[in-house]
Amino acid sequence: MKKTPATARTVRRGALTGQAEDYLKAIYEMEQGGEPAATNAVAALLGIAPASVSGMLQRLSRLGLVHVERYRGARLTHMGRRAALQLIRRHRIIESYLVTRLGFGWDEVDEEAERLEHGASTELVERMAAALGHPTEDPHGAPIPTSDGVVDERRLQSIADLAVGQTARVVRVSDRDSEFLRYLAAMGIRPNATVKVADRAPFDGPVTITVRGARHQLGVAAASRVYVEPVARTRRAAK
Amino acid sequence: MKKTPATARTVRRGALTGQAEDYLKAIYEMEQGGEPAATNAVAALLGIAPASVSGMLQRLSRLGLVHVERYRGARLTHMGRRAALQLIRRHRIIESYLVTRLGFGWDEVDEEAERLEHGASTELVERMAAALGHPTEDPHGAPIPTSDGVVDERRLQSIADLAVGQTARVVRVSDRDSEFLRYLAAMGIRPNATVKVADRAPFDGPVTITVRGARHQLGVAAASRVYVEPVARTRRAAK
DNA sequence: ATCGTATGTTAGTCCATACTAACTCTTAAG
DNA sequence: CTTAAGAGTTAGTATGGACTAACATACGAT
Ligand SMILES: [Mn+2]
Ligand SMILES: [Mn+2]
Ligand SMILES: [Mn+2]
Ligand SMILES: [Mn+2]
Repeated sequence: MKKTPATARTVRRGALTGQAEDYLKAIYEMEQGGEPAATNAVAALLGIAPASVSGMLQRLSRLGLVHVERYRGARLTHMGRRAALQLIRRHRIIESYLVTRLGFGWDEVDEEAERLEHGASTELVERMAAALGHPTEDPHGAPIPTSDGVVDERRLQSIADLAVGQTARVVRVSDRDSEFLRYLAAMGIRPNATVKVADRAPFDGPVTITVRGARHQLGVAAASRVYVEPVARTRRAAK
Repeated sequence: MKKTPATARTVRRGALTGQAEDYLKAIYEMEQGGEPAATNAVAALLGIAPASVSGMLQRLSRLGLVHVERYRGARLTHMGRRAALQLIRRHRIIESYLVTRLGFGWDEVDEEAERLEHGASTELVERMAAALGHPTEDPHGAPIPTSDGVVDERRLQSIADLAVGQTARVVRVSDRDSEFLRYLAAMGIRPNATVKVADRAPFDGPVTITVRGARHQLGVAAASRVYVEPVARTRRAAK
């Protein structure tokens, strides 16, 4: 007897404004921690007033893209998640294309992709992906969702989570702040680089790391934005 | 004593919405005939109601981008023309890039460029242009304005203007209707193709042309959308 | 010179999206 | 338990941009 109501499975591409799309993406990102996306957090991420977020959440809810629990936060619906993942796919493929084919620096592409992601057709994005050999990660190490919305969502540790003496492979870095990316690049921190924690000051103090033989001090804010995968210190020689 | 009022010379990029930019482009195009852009013509071109155009013209006028003569039409100001030409440059470079580097057909790119032109940064467009060797014409034969707004604005004849027996080189074709472009492609009509008028029915009837040895009948609507440069029929053998 | 039609504008409405100010919940400290 | 701070919402306003309906103008045909 329990009949599924006749709800649409997908939002028609183009039915959403660029603004609405960016909200969905922000909510998707905030939700990764398990908790629903908090109004103020979304507002801070998008640089708008909390009241504006309340308004948009109502609109997105009316469209069936989010579930809003009053005073609690928002979660994407199935449909909302699909739309968010499609947008994220567009964003990351565009970033990859700009870096690989047009010589942009990894610190310049987020901003550009942030605008192009709304105007680029699926056709264009798929052609870019094909031209690059269907990459699975963007220039910052972020996984690219497949066209049917599958993405590796495993939680990663950051350098701030490592113990002294641990060695780790950099998997991914936060890409929002281009100055931060230039700072990382100057130290050789990029996806696949190997970092070793040499020291940690107490009370959440700076972390001393070794990258390519050089030592660097990273503040907690920076360290927690570099995501890594600890490397088991094997004693056997390679192979 | 006549001091030039302190008017801005350029619109700050990003100060204009995509909508406003499209209006400027439409006005630029309509103005090419010498007459100011008529409200209804702009409305028809953009597919919106005339009343909406009246409204936008007032906004653009307030921004110093057009001169509006009530009940007469609109002309771009210096600043408006600059903005329009920059947009057109972006549009045409994007079209060229999509065709040359991503394998799009010439019938698919106008629509895509129509959206991307608003989000693409100058940096991106210049990188695309550089990657293509700074093309001077888009895939439809339209001239690409330089980054400082210089463009070849000479008026062209169309096939509908040719006399029987005349031979001409196709310079440019109208690119708005993708079905029309496929129709042309099927006949081999593209920039640089040679066409010869074999016959013309009276009273604005269809034109019979020869392209690559094959005869085709073109209605006036089609013939007047293919722009050509008559070729002087030289009798001497080539070189 | 008049007038009707095509062209254009104004008035009024709507929606998306932002803002500020003022109010209401929730929750952690005491 | 109470309560105040912080988080979130509502109300009211603004702007861009679109629409329809109603009104105004220009101009070619008579
Ligand atoms: Mn965006
Ligand atoms: Mn990225
Ligand atoms: Mn456009
Ligand atoms: Mn074109």
